[in-house]
Amino acid sequence: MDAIKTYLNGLVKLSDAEWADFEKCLRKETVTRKSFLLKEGQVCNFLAFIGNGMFRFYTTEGGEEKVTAFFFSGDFFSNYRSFLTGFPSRHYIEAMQDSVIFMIEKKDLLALYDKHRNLERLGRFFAENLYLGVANRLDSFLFDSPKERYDDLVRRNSKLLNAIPQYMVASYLGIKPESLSRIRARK
Amino acid sequence: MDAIKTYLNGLVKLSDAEWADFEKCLRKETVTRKSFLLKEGQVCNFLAFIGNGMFRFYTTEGGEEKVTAFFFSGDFFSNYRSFLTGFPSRHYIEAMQDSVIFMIEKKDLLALYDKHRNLERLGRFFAENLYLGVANRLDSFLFDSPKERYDDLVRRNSKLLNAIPQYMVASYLGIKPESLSRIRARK
DNA sequence: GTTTTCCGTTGATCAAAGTCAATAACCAAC
DNA sequence: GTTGGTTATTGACTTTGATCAACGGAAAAC
Repeated sequence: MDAIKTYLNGLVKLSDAEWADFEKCLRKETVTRKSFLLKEGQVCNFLAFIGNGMFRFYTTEGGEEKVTAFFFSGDFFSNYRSFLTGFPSRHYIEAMQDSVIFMIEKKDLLALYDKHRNLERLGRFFAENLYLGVANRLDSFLFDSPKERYDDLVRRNSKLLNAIPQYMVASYLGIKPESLSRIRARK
Repeated sequence: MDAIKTYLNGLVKLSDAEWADFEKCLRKETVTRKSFLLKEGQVCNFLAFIGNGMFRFYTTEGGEEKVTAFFFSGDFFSNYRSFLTGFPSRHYIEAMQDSVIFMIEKKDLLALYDKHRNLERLGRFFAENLYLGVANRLDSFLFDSPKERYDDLVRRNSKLLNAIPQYMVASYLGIKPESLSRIRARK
């Protein structure tokens, strides 16, 4: 719980009252490996903070999984498009380990936006940070080759590579497992 | 000016006082074709609303232009990453026609966020909408082939194709002009 | 009106990732 | 330990877009 408070205070300094109201809306959940927080077709009506654990987002295209994101301890996540628009998710959100998360419902969050100015601002910071995240990922597809995307990943996020099977990394990079294997081989 | 008011009211219903304060910060600018609103290396400290005209974002990679975005009358735009982070822009923002825009400075906008709750909320909606925009574009690179991206563009934005030279469209789609020409040929 | 420049097309070849298939390495379950 | 399933690698071949080059047409400049 403290981890969330620290995280949020890094964005906006919250008063005790604000934090108390926020905390009231948090629901602690323990989820087991391979279970789903969200499935394709469902609407994502929550944000979640990972106390401990690891999650991935993926969709299926013609029977084949496409991994689109990973999240780790200390991350906030959501299918933010579905969350914002109310449209059904294309993605599954799956726990890759037994995990502990803190969830907040969309309706509760919207009420908190109304009630506390600083939390409205927090909502802006959420959106801005998520914007920067996808913008960076888009850039990696616009400007970098698969090999460059892989090298970047190694450079900035090498712990991810140990924690995640290579075929999922390949999918995340937008290539096939065989191709990633070859990229790694020709060094 | 009315166009902006209409646009904003579509996001949040603004009071007269809120709109008046917002309007005070708007600076009308007339820019000529081929002039730049922002160059590589500069920090983007504005949002702009296009009253009339057309803009493109591009970067140069090894002497070659890469077009990353187009904006038209009625759009709000900014190099939002540079705007948020204060880092220098990789992109040029160029007027593709003589255009009329309304600009608001970052410092003024932040002050408006502080002053009016609804404008803080407006800022959240800006961020959320921009998030959805890049998220959709990212998806087009994650899930679609160049041909599919082109067909999508034809389907949803055919006016763009008439207004913009084909080699820029190719660049926007992430391919070379020769390849786009071939994609169009094999129908 | 002619020249020049730019843009789009087409052809030949190259490079890189995808596909299909076989095999090897590893882990988990029994 | 052995078995069975999953993951990673490697090889042969295909597909797709990039590259290099040439050409034609259209718009702009003179």
